Amino acid sequence: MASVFALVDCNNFYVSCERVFNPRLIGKPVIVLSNNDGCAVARSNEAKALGIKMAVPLFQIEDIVRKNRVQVFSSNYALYADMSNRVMRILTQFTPKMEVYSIDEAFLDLSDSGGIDLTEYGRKLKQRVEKWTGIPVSVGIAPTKTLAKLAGHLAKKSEKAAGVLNLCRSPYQEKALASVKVADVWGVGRRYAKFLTANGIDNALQLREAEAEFIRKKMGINGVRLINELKGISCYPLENSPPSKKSITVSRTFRQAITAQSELLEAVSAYAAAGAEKLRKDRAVAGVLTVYVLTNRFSDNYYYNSAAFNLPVRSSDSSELIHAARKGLEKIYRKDYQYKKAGIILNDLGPESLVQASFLDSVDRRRSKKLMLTLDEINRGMGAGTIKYGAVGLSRRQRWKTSFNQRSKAYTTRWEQLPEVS
DNA sequence: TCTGGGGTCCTAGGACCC
DNA sequence: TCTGGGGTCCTAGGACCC
Repeated sequence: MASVFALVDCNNFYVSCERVFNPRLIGKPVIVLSNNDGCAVARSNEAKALGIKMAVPLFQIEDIVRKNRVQVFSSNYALYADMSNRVMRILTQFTPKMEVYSIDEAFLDLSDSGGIDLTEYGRKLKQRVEKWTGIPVSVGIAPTKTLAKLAGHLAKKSEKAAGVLNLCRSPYQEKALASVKVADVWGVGRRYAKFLTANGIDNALQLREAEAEFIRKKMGINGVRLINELKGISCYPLENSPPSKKSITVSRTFRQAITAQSELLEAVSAYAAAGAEKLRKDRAVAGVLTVYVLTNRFSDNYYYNSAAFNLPVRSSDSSELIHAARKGLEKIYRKDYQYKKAGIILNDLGPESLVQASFLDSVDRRRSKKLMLTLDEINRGMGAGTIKYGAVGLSRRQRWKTSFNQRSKAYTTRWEQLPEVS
């Protein structure tokens, strides 16, 4: 039985979310920025047409923004997550065999859908999502995930496709592949694109026909899989229930550079507390906490360092993780540097249910668990950040805090549920 | 002056063992 | 100059994704 995948991809997702609640933005150039209003991470088609590239810093495009009255928004993650859930819920009505691939993309497995007209099916799906959520989507249909991504890419660009392209048994498949630059193939990043074009491989068709051993030497086993996927041999099955996470990271770039250890301690305490919250949400515990700091990566005198802290017993207790982060920071802190970013990484994750009781354990696990449950309940009910740890600090104008100066309203949530660290 | 955040996988090389 | 041959495990770094 030949496999069939559909990729459903929300167009310019963050921008589209803003437009749903602010229709006067339709037809105008719009961008959405990363944290601290740093880079453009989503652009409307009009903004792309002005030459605004993905992830370009705002300060480099100020002229374009001013001259063309580009509408600029800070990220509003609470809104985007909510809209994403709405889209995904609609897709599950079509088939339960769905993989949520990212906040704005999902794969559907349509292998056993009988003799239906797949293009027609894709159109129906597109129409329903747009009608019910206001978010425009593109649909690519093909025998492998890589080809489905490629079809989706073309569906967006082609007038004729009108947002839906089916490459299964298509007589145009070779032509389609030839029209896609190798850099736009899923799995080919900047480095590989440079290598491939330097070797005369400029488009997806040429990559498909390339010699596997040559590709393997440079790109490893994934390069070989990539070629097979382009040939229509499926190497990446649908991940129906994604495996549990192997790590959790919480990191932020600071609004302003920091030199004082006391301020860094507040920042990493906040990140550790946020990491602990994520763990509890996943019903998981971590065995290792790594804390890291760095200075401006674009300047000389760059400093980066990290320290790992092994917890005696795997844990998701906020105060324990905060303690580990602070210990780690004290090891790597050096005076007189202008710190721009810090973060914590939680590793060696396991299910909360498997925590072993230990005689050496200095923490009363039952008491800790009860306290964490209460804390999470209050913050869920009354808004994130209602209860915080003292280590995070109390001042309103902390220099490490992320800023969002052009954020839209919380249209879809009851409270102003926009945590400082989320 | 101003440059995001959160993940995964693979590979090479070193440590260590028999 | 010659100076075993494997295996396994771990880690750092590099590449990719959105």
